[in-house]
Amino acid sequence: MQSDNVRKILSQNAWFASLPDPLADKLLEKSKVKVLHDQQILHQKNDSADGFHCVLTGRVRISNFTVEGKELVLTWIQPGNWFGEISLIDSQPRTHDAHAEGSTTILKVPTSAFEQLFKEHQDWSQYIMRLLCQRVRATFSLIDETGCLSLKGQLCKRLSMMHQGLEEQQSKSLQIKISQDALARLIHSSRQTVNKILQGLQTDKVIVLRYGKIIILDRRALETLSQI
Amino acid sequence: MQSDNVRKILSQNAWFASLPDPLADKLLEKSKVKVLHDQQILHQKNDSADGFHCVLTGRVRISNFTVEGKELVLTWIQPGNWFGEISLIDSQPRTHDAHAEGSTTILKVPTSAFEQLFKEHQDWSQYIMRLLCQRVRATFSLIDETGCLSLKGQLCKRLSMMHQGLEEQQSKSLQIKISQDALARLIHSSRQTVNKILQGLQTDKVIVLRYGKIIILDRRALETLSQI
DNA sequence: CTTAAACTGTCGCCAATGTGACAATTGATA
DNA sequence: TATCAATTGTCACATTGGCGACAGTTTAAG
Repeated sequence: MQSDNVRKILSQNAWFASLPDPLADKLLEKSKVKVLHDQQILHQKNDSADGFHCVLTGRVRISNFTVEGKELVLTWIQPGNWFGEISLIDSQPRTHDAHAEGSTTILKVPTSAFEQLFKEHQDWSQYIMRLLCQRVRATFSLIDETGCLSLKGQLCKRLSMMHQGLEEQQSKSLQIKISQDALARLIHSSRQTVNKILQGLQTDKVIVLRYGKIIILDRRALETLSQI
Repeated sequence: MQSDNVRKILSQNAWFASLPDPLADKLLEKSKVKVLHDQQILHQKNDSADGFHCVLTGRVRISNFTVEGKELVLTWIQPGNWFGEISLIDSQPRTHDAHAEGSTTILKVPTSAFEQLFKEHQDWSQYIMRLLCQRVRATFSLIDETGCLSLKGQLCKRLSMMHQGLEEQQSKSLQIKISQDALARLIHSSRQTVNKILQGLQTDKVIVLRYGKIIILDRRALETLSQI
């Protein structure tokens, strides 16, 4: 992948864009582009940390498995977003599995380079703290959602968020590529229940259902429904 | 409260204990002890940050309300534990309500003193990053629990954790002071369901139920049941 | 074009759980 | 001691949502 192209993707992310140029340059200096095939495992829960990552193309699924072997998806990481800093900072194992979805490219900053930044750039820790705060807040709001919202509310919230993610990437199409089965794993529900809710949303002309994807018609309605 | 006494409580917390002495001294230098009466509000969701806090005696309930006015408890903060750093770092509003439970004393480090530490002690940010990582991991495991465990499993996990918390404080009694109603708000369930589960645990001689409190008989059993 | 795999739409059954109701018990306090 | 609020124990009822089943549809690969 072209270096210019990489920069373009990275700069669409608010956190990366906030980094001073010298810091951004240093972060990328030792980084490498890595290509992952569909369903390739980047790391698994309890692995030791091996780097700080950013999705460039495709997406990465962050998930865990229950004792019964059911996969629960925490989130999907879209291009431009960084992840994996926790294990690097506290030297503890990974908290989740990370799988590539579709043909995916990531940027990998090795552990040594990541640690070097703390020594060479005094303000690096400030930016890492910001990233950690984002992580905590995102996780808190996830807990709020699962506790406060109905399944319909959770589903609308997630669709709305994914739609927003697409807009930020300036993708022309407003369709979300995801199966109903995957959506069910995201909100800890069943495919059948998700289907019933989606049917209702389609009837209300909020979305249109297609094979393996969902087209958003009315984002505002989704946001309103995200409070139920 | 005696300064010696405060130090004793603080040093039982692993994070605080890891701070180098000069840093710990500086942190406490501008701090003030504050007494809160039962149910007093320390701060509410969306308030702007006013300090970094540590519970000394009593406990602080961290919670949010649903649109219907139902309270969902994220956690109770026990003596020795610090909280409230997120808003100080990212200058965003509070994520939750914080209420005192019973007569409670807290230590309050003012915002200015907290920010001063970053300037005067280069390694302060390192310890704050550790604290943030703890927060993220604790929140992730909360999500795992609610997603992977049955209500009985969640309840056993929580009881086990609270029991552990009491042991760390070297409290002699192994009874947890909490109403079944409060437990229900903790695991997003109803009082009646919680009662039924607790009755079952009592029959199995894992716990004993008393008015407003629960006595743990078999911690091991609780931990085993925490995986269901 | 053929075929297989993945995905969707839909039904019925059933277990889990929320809710209202009400009596009994306990603890704090005047 | 008397009183009252908080807490617990228990029931019946309604609702939600998980799950198996199966047919139909779409896509991709040969």
